[in-house]
Amino acid sequence: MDLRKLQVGGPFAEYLMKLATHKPLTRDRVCVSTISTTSPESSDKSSSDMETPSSYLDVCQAYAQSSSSGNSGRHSYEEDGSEKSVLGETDDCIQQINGAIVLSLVEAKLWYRFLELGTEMIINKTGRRMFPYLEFSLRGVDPVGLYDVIFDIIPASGKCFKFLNNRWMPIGKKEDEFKNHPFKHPDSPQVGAAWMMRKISFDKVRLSNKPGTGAGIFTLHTLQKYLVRISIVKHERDDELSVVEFPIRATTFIAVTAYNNRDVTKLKINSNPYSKGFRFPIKRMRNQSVEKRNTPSDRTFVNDEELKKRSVFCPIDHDASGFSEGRKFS
DNA sequence: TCCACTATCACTTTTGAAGCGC
DNA sequence: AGCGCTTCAAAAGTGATAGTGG
Repeated sequence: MDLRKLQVGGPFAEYLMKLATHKPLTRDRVCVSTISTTSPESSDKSSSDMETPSSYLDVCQAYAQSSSSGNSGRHSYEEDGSEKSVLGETDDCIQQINGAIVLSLVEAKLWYRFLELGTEMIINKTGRRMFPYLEFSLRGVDPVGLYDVIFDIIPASGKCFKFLNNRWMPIGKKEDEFKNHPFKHPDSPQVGAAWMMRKISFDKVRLSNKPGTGAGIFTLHTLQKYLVRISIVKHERDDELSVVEFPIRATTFIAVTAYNNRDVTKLKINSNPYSKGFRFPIKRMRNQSVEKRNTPSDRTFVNDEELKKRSVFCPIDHDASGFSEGRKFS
């Protein structure tokens, strides 16, 4: 996104203009870690790993290998429709450690599990929250420097997509993007030490398909591919801004108004606490069918086996539910 | 006829006010 | 009066589904 083109009023406009003339840091100082930091224990381990680059890289590689070997269906599509490996060439498991600003994505495993299936995010008129939402920890910034953390959603492809034969296929050129304002974390600005002391969460961000919505609501086109970009903005002494951008490929998703891939639906139900009501559909559907039977127009008996067939439910996948461990919700 | 989209439903979790005891 | 804890209702969030409209 060209920040110079944003038409925003007020002080934030000036800020964005200043952002557009930032001093970019070199690429080799950027590092996105997708090591999952779901629990205090793993978080501690992750940070210690960062101080020893070789073991940190080992963890990245081990995870990449274990994930790809465990599921042969791991793939995504290039714009020409050809398949490519996601983890094999991911830029999220990066090389530079010493002196780097490191962004560690929380729930990276869950994000990759969705990515493997083809992440879908529901968008609607009023704005739907993202799940998984973006949460990360930050290391390697100047402890006394003043920083802003900015959330943005950018196009991940020049194509629009269609769900065919249980796969997302590129079918045509994407539409022009809506003008979305980058969303500054409410705690900005803060010194680097404060940012590094805690997890940084954007759980309140919403996705909409109607333009003209409020702050923190991003208007997207359905059936187009996007990804999240985090910008770390440093306020320099001479009133300039320097920016490090983290496009996070693990967050790549397709915006939809209703889910297309039933595997994605099942994974959302099993990992999102708000969807717990859908984990035991027999009870739920029995209640519904009882209500229906009480109406004179429908007295058809529905047994449990029939309910199972009708439902997208499968018994809770222990592997998938395991990702929820350590979440603040669980 | 197809399919993207919307409104509504039942369900769970979160939130915050009220009440209570110390 | 102030604090901490519990309770409970309202609000918010979820996917499913039937209906609508282009």
